Amino acid sequence: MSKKRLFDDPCGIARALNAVGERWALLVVRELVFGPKRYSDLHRGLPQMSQNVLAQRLRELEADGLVRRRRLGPPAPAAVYELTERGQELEPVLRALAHWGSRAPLPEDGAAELSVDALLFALRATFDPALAGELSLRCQLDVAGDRFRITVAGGRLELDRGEHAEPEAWLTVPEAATLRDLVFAGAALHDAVERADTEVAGDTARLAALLRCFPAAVRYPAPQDPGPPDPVSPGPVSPGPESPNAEHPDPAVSARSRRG
Amino acid sequence: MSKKRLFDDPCGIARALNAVGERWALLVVRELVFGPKRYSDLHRGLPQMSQNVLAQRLRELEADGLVRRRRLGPPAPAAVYELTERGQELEPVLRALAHWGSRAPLPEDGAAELSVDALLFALRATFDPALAGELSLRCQLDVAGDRFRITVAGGRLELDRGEHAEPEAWLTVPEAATLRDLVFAGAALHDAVERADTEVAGDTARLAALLRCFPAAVRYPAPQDPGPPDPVSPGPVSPGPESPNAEHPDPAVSARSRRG
DNA sequence: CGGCATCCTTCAAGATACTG
DNA sequence: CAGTATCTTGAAGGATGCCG
Repeated sequence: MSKKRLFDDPCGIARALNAVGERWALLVVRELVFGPKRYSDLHRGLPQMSQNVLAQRLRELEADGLVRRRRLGPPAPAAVYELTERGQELEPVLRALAHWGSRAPLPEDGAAELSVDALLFALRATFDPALAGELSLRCQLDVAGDRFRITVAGGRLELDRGEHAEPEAWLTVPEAATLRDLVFAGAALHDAVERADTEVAGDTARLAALLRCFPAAVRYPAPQDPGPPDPVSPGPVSPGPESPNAEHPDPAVSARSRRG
Repeated sequence: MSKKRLFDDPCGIARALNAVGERWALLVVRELVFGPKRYSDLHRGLPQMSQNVLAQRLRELEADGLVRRRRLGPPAPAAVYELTERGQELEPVLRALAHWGSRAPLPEDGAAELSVDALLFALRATFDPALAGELSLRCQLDVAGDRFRITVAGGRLELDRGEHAEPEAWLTVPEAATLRDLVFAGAALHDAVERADTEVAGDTARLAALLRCFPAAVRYPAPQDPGPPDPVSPGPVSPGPESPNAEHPDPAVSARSRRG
């Protein structure tokens, strides 16, 4: 149990990175922000993370008081991991990263699935009150069997696991990619319904309005600085906002590969 | 120039970490938030970072469009690194991390110096409007020769490199640790002045009030969960001592080692 | 001297297999 | 299901060399 490699720097940023700066650590926290999960669920949400590293990160996060291991049962002797209070306080960090990262380029090989929790957290992080305006809606969401409740009111969005007592709209999608395309790739709701992989009910007009409250992420242009003697020009990184669509290179992946 | 190790995950958090998740990357950004710096200044602010890693991080940050290398001169052929617009947009991320990390435990061996920019950014991140109340002040700050201007008004704090046209108060400290003790360790202003390592002028009453607007960082308590029958993990990491203050082990290091 | 590039060592991360 | 054990790869750390 060798001591973890730490920044010897009293700066708060360095101290934070001492706790969550190791590779995968913040993604593990991301998988837990919506509630406790078992080891295998964590592994499902982060399939590219090797298991020994996952186990090690969990031990470190537990030692630092960000994650708590709880044993359920005895009927079903399953262990779950959940964020402590201290761990939940990382949400502003995740939110800031997700907001910034939503304008970062996608990795080239779009082979990876988007985990359900990752997608839902992206909604939390990229909700734009200006786009919401006066919209008010209680929506019940089902993504591949995971149920979430969304509440929009007063320019604010709440999003948690659970059930609304009296939803005004329902949206059921078979997998995360379907919702991803609806929200971030501008896929039309009625198209998804016609392909029969999506179900809607209730106030579909306001539901469609809700889906438009999340500004689509765009690739920002490469640091092409073709050498003008422009010492401090504001221009070069302007993310060419005149391309409101053209997001995911393959919006056709939506319908397929229903999991067993 | 082997390709960087990337998360193949379309989640915004993962995409952000692909840009700034490597070790030291965010600390390099921290050193640049207050303005351009030369390579050697960066190295001074991050003495524990080996130079090859610094050069590599700078190349990666430049390739990702977060940092721009600019050549000054020709009279003085010095190169400086500065944040692009995109890089400056990381400030909310740094702020969230610094705020969270200000309540994380200090590394055991407090041997490290706090870089000037790190300390000043900590002020930005931990300023508490509630503690400021109706305080209003323009203060000129000199930390080891680096000059900053602070403006507090309407429960907001601005802090940048530069000079106030008409400051209402002045504070001059010989090194970062002195200001650190004044702000975060509760050192008294008049004591510092009497030790002759600190100079104040102008409205010292409001200056003292300003210094009290930054809640001191404390070690957060161990994951004490005394309630449920938790058979596993007896919580061996409890840092134990309930010393509510006693922050910096050696508040006597303030006066000494003026750099040539 | 500032600004890196190179070489070598060490240790974390990645992949796979295996066990209670 | 929930991890641990083992092996390989590759990034970080440290020293030194080089070049304008």
